[in-house]
Amino acid sequence: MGFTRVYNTLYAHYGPQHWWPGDTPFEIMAGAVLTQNTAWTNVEKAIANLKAQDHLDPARIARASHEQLAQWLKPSGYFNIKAQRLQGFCAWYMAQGGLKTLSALDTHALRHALLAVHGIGPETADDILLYAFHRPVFVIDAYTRRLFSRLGLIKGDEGYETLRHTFETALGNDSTKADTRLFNEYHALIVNHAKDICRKQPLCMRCCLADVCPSRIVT
DNA sequence: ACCCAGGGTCATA
DNA sequence: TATGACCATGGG
Repeated sequence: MGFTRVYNTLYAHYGPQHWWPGDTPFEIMAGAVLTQNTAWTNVEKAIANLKAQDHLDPARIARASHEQLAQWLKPSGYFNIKAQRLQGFCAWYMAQGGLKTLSALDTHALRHALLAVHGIGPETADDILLYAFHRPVFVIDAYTRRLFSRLGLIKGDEGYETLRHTFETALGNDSTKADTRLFNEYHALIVNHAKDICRKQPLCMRCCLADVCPSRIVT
């Protein structure tokens, strides 16, 4: 199976990634919202601001003023939108009863609940499910579409749920803990790989996936 | 001076 | 269903 071979190749080349960058489940959730269409280096600055203000906390974010929060989030871009989304998420998070209550939900129910929050789409929800709640869901992002369509393993314009199902059934057996570990590493490896390679040159012979790619186009 | 980055929502046809 | 506009900063 091609999907497994790509994983083995990436893992052999980069090793374990120990993702998500973030110390607590809530930091991971906040990071997932802030990194929407945004470079992670910018998100780090915003999270550093929240930490410096002792505000990396759902209750405190929920009751901060929009202007204040937007100012702290400024480096992450879209700061007005993200202040709104993060605050809305925190309000929901508190209303639900926090981490403990949410952890009691099964994966399907939790995913459905996350998607109902304004500003949480499929990828952000799956980031949170996989990296904050350790649930076996495969995250589909722009890197995944680009890489695997160029490897010839997918078309690239499939719907999100279609692709998620494709990866999960190709890689997972029965939604076990082992799947969570695999999906966790795999998504991290894809992102790492995307950063590592040259974006401007579509033909990259030095890439670690050069042998896997039939057309040798691996960016 | 461009181009892009670990998306999502909303308006239109 | 399927495009397009919009959000906005920082690094290459």
